[in-house]
Amino acid sequence: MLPEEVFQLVRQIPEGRVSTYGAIAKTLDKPRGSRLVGWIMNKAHVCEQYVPAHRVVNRNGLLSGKIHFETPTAMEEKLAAEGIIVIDDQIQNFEKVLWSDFKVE
DNA sequence: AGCCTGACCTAGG
DNA sequence: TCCTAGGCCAGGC
Repeated sequence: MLPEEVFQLVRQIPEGRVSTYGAIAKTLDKPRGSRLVGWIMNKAHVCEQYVPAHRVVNRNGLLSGKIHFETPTAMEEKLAAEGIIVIDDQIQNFEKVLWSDFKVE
């Protein structure tokens, strides 16, 4: 469960799709370690490479991490720019935009 | 050197 | 069905 592993998986999420902390944790063989994924995401902005942190939400499709962005609306706006509709911090058609076909290293 | 705390999730009562 | 507790593990105090 290293930050690089998490970031690499997050980078696999295509534009216009989202994934969950739990799916990432599961991919890293830590099905119960989703909390750590969120914790690691805290320093995603320190990473040299681009990490599309806005494409990671909780398992309900709720933008639980929006408060950690530069502005309160940054996450929602980035998602909207990729065609994902967000209403009241909730992703619409969540099942359709959900993506978890992670490639295991 | 402990204790506390997370961008969470699941199971059990 | 709602609510509680426990697991994950590194970093801050």
